[in-house]
Amino acid sequence: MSVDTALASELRTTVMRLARRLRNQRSDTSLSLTQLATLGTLDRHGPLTPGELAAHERVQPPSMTRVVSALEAAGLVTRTDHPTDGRQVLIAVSPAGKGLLRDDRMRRDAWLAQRLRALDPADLATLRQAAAVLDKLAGS
Amino acid sequence: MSVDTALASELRTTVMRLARRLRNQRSDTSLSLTQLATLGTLDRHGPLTPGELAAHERVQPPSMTRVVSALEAAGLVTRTDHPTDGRQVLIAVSPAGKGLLRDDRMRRDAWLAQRLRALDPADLATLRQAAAVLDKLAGS
DNA sequence: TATTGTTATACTCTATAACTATA
DNA sequence: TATAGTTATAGAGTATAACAATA
Repeated sequence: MSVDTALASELRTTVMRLARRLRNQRSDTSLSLTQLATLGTLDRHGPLTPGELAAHERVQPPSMTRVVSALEAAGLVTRTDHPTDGRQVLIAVSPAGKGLLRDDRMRRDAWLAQRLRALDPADLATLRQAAAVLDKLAGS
Repeated sequence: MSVDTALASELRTTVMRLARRLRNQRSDTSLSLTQLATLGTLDRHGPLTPGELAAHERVQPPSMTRVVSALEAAGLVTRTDHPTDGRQVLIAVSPAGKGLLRDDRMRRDAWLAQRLRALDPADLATLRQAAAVLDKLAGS
């Protein structure tokens, strides 16, 4: 087994375990993971059509119809007609949606920040360097 | 925002993204995530009863009954009577189940190892140090 | 009577197929 | 005729409630 493979194995186990812990810190359990992810995508990309959202979340259009309906009923997104194409609609995050996302992120970051405080300065420095490398690893 | 909170936010995003990529490298799509996780738990802990498995996977007993039935039908686990308590049964990973888990891990590690090869030596050194720190972060 | 596991049934989420409205 | 979105319907997966067997 090459050195890279050993490192890959260790990283994989650790990253998956950490991700599971982070996921369980979800603040609002009334939203499904897909609904939460859709809300986050809208927040990052700005208004999108249901079709674009479905492609982004790797979900079929009818499923996205239901996700958007649920988010709209909860007042977390708004729906407006497309300016030039009457077939399309644009979905955008409402102020309430932004608030929910902010609460959710704060809660998860707080959990992680608390655990970071238990580390010594050398470990923290290592993590600061590693964050950029991990980003390369995950990207594209 | 304290320095720790900024780092927490960056790490959270990166770790979740990497985890999503790793999860999608799942080799056998015929098994659900719960089924795969249950198989992994049995492999790590040794034989367990359905009740213990349900508690471990945070699933209700009837759901675990179905998971175990599916795994048994696929030949991935075996079911034996408990030696002293006639109510209980013990579920264990079969050789075929161990093979599937090995294939699955190899595939995911291979994907990650391939991406690791694209990094320069300094980045690799950083990751090697960070792996241990991330482990502390995820642990317990 | 308490506990372990299973069966019966219902709900949520997502999928495919068919339909409506607009380009 | 093609495209965007929705409605109709079906299939996983998991939950609660009721049941059977054993301690």
